[in-house]
Amino acid sequence: MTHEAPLPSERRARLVARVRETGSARVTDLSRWLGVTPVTVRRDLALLVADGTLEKVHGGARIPARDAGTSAGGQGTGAGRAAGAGLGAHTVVPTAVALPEGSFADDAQPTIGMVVPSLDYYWPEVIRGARAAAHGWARLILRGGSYDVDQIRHQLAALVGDEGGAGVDGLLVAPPVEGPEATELADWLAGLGLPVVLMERRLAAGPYREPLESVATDHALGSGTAARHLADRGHRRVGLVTARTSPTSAAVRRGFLAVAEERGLDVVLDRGTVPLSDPGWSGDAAAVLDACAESGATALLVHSDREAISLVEQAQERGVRVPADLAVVAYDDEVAGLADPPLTAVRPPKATIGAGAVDLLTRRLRGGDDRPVHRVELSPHLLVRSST
Amino acid sequence: MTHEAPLPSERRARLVARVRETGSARVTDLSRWLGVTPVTVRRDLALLVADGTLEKVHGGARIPARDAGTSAGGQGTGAGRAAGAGLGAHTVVPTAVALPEGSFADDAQPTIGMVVPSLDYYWPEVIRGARAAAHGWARLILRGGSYDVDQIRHQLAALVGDEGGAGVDGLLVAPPVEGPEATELADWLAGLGLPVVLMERRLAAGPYREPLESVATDHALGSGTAARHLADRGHRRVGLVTARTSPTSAAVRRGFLAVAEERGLDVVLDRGTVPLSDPGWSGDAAAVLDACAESGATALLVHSDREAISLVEQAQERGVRVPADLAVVAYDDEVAGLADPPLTAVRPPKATIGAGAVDLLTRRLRGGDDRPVHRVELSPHLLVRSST
DNA sequence: TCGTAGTTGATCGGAATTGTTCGTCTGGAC
DNA sequence: GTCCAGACGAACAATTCCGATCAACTACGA
Repeated sequence: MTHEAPLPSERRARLVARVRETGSARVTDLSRWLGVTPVTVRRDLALLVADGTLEKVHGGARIPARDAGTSAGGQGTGAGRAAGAGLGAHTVVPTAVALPEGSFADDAQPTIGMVVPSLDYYWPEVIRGARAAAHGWARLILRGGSYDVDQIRHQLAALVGDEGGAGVDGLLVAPPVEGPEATELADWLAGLGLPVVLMERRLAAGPYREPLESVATDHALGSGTAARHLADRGHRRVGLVTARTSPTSAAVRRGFLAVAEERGLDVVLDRGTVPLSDPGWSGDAAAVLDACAESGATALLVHSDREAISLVEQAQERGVRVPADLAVVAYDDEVAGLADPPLTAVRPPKATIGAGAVDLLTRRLRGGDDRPVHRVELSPHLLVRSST
Repeated sequence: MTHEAPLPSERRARLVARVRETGSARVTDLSRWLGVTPVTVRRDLALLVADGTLEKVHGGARIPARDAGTSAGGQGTGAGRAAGAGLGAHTVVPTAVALPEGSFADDAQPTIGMVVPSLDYYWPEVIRGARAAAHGWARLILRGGSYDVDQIRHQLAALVGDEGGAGVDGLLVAPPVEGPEATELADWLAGLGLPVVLMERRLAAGPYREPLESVATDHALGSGTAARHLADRGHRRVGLVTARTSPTSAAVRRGFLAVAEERGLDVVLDRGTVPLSDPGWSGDAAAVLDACAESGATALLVHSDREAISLVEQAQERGVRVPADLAVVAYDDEVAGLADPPLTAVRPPKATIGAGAVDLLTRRLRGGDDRPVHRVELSPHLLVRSST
């Protein structure tokens, strides 16, 4: 984490982004999140309210309702209005109809179990989105941090609570998709009798291979957009570097190669690497750069922005200028914007993945079994920065 | 860190959403669900009643009876909102004239334009779903009844109101997808600057071929399920009858053929027909039955249940027993259940298509432009009746 | 080194919100 | 018609939030 205090303008931007994420946020949460006192948050809010970016309510702020009337805006929740002592007399409904008993029986908010493969990379933002969406609608219990099938299964079983466990009402899962154990796990999930929503995964289960409910990014679309971007910039010889262990790299490759063919690009390099954390990374990176020099590639799509940053560093040490000699697009946007130069990156809508999964699950919890299986596909976004 | 209580205004918005979902809700249920005491819920309700957003009854609250149905005031939006803004601030309105004050509830309802190719077939149920979902959230204006590109474009232009038209805030469309005009129409839609959601269609637009937002049935999945069903019943020689003019028949064919190959079925008949309304239908039907007899097909998937019913009738007149001699699965389920025998049918989730499209559109209208493009895929459902 | 402008934090009185307790009232069962 | 569980409303208490004022800190330039 960064200990240095960000610039006020930066802080305000983050504040707005945070509020936008959920539509509203409380002052206390914002202050804790930003690491400043509530007073400062309120001052920021006052500024943002003044220029119309936000709207203040007691306890926090919210996105202003989209309205055209400029004069009407502002005068908020009238303080005195609520004290309508004389109001009660008028609001009595003359024909007092009572509601039927037990029109719907709902207990407290449902509990949702969430299992993700990593708590360090990619998923924190998904979790944030899920938490924001669940906020006030459901309780979220998180387990995670493993790519191991057995451990995931163990975590799921604990959440489901076969024998006096947590007893969640539904599950959000990002299970492995490769191999026979993955199929078995999918069948197990489908047979639980609980609503399940997959995140960033697509799986079918059961004898009829019916798809499970899911929310996932169209990674092929994202990498294809990156390829189009490179083609538009005039690159003809391009390369592709993907993380060998990532379940999404297949889609990234597919989209990139498809568009490359469509646009007549020469893919002179197509290589899988170990992740940055692996000791073998620097060797892989060097090999990639060697291959670039040899093949005359002028642009790369690098899966995972951390690897992209490292690659750019090593390239610069070799005297390869970015983007003049080698353009780089990062796939994923965790830290790409902080590199030097800031990297053009494809940003998957991670927070929306989490929020959408919670949304799907709560609707299913409420909506019953007539509801058809929903699969939601989200488009990633290309952020053009200085590395292309 | 206590319970992360949501903002009061947020809580009230959820309360309204909750009441809207079922039309009414009880105070005790709401209080349990929101995790606050009943008195707080009552205070919230009092505020909302003062706004005219809700109506109070003994035991709970409900949506006030809507005044002035959607049909009457096509574009009363602007005028009504302006008047309301000036009025609501200090004047207590005793009777529930819906004048939301722009605090948290959705203020002026957006207007949604909806254009469907047919008002007789398939789409009425989609429209029903859309209308139900829009109820209380948005005004729905419907145009439809044509498969002609120029006329559709004309209808869209009228809704968008280039020159003083209806001026809708967003569009739900089921445009044609074949041919150069279709591409042009897609580009035009994407360039409108209005949120657009496709129904039962998938299209990409713009130089980067970015997909538009859509809600669509996975017809290939449905026909594949039908094929699995037939295979499970022991059929080995099967046939496929699709409507030649339907934009969905391609997907139906694809799914059926894929599963047929996977399961080792012989597709001994694969034929497109004219629709039932066409004078050439009876000839097509006879030809299909001839081909069945000749090829030894024991089961058929017939696209559109009306055609399936007619085909079953003609088969029975020939002495072919259904399902003993010939099993029939209808693709689509408008009237399949009313046939004799009731037909096994694949039912696309039509109402959910409409509801999902409205949902996506209203969320985009509220959510802004940061929201990534959503594409929703729905699974159809196989209803096993007596024809297989 | 000093002064100035801008920003952040601390403190406190007042206001808003929520929960609790109590007595009253409604709607439906008998 | 009578009765009762549950809903309603009012008053009070506890908590939290807001806004204003003052103090402390940093950045920048003379």
